[in-house]
Amino acid sequence: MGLIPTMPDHSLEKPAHCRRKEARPAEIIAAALHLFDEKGYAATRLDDVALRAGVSKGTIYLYFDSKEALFNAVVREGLMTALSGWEVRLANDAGNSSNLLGELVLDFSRMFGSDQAGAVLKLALSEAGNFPDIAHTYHDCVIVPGIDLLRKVVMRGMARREFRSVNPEIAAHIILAPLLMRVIWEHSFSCGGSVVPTERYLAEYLDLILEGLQSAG
Amino acid sequence: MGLIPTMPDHSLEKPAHCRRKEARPAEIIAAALHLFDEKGYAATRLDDVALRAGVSKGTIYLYFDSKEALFNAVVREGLMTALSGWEVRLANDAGNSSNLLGELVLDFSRMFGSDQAGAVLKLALSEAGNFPDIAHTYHDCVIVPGIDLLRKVVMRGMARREFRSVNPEIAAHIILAPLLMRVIWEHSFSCGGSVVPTERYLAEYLDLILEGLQSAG
DNA sequence: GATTTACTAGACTACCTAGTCTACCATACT
DNA sequence: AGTATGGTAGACTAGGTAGTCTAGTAAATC
Repeated sequence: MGLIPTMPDHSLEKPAHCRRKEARPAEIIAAALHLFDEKGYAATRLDDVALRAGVSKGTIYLYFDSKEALFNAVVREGLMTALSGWEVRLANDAGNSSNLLGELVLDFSRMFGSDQAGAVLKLALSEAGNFPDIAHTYHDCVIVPGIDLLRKVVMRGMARREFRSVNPEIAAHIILAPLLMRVIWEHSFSCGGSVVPTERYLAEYLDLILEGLQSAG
Repeated sequence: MGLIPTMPDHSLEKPAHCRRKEARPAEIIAAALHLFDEKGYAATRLDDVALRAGVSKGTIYLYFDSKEALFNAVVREGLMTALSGWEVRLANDAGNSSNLLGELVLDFSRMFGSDQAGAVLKLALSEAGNFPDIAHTYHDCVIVPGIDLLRKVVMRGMARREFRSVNPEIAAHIILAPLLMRVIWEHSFSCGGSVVPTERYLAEYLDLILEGLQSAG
């Protein structure tokens, strides 16, 4: 057990024994995410996760130490830093701030529109009481950078006199809220069908926000 | 058992045997709400609810048939219809729509600021997957009327040329979102202390929204 | 093609919690 | 004060799930 395999030999780059299914952990995480999102952490049975992932419960423990470890993996997987490109863009882009804000909002929407990021948001909020560390991490890695980006765009707009004078921090919160709320919505009351389509919602939303921000003129 | 007590006699208004502690059910519900909110339905132990309510587990079953029945009671208790007065007010009030919207928003904020309504909102959202009926009820009894009220104020403002032309339904959603989001926030990431105080938040928020809605001029 | 070995499945255990049951207690009426 | 009666507590049971263990399986090398 754990001994050196007989003659590793010419194994320069290829390990002698490579795992057959590299995809397994990701599949398990995806299944877990779906169920955690739907039923919550405590109400999700590992057997069901296994079933949905097409493996058996024992296999889960091959890759994850415990249910909690799996949960951690699920959330950390979903902590996308996909918006990192925006920092440089903000520094270089010469276009007008309304468009910039519009595109940023669209990017947020796309990001949270993906099943994963949306589900993780709902999870982080729902389970914050039971997993304060995770809530903290999520807050620091997703919410804070998101707010930051929005605030910077607002400040840029103010500096260029494209936006009137508002409190950028609060404005950022208020701009973000409808986006997050919509995501939470879809992960809670999703069954109801009479939802306004995303595109129209975003357009109206941007219109409302921008008219509020733009300098009169 | 269940027989008529010996000689009800002069019991005209006072029942012969009144329960000593009318307050118990409410105390249990309050304790349950707190824990459900904090830990979620599945992770909340009835023993803990009993402990917090200052009773023992057996007593809970005196008043509620099951954990789920208790959960139902908790949510239904929190389905406040406190905003019913607004319908008449909307019909009669002659004041300007911006102020009206401001007061309505303030009322929402006060309502959700009470521990109970805020916790129930979070509960309804978090547990929607496990209790679709409750989610539905909450949606129909709280969200829909709330959106309706907002939409009516927006439409009133548009009719009176105080607001520019927007989609009232979507506007209502967008107006409501930051309010709800803030509530959810406080019930999830509440530990962090650097939150903007409610009053300033509301003021900035109203300013932003109203500037977006008001006709130029 | 045989052998080794990483990997998988599903039965098994230990623990935890919803819900029950019975002996006990405090109040209200006489 | 005594008694009847509804209310209370905490041990108990049953059921279900996280986590373990062992026998089996399919890939990789020789």
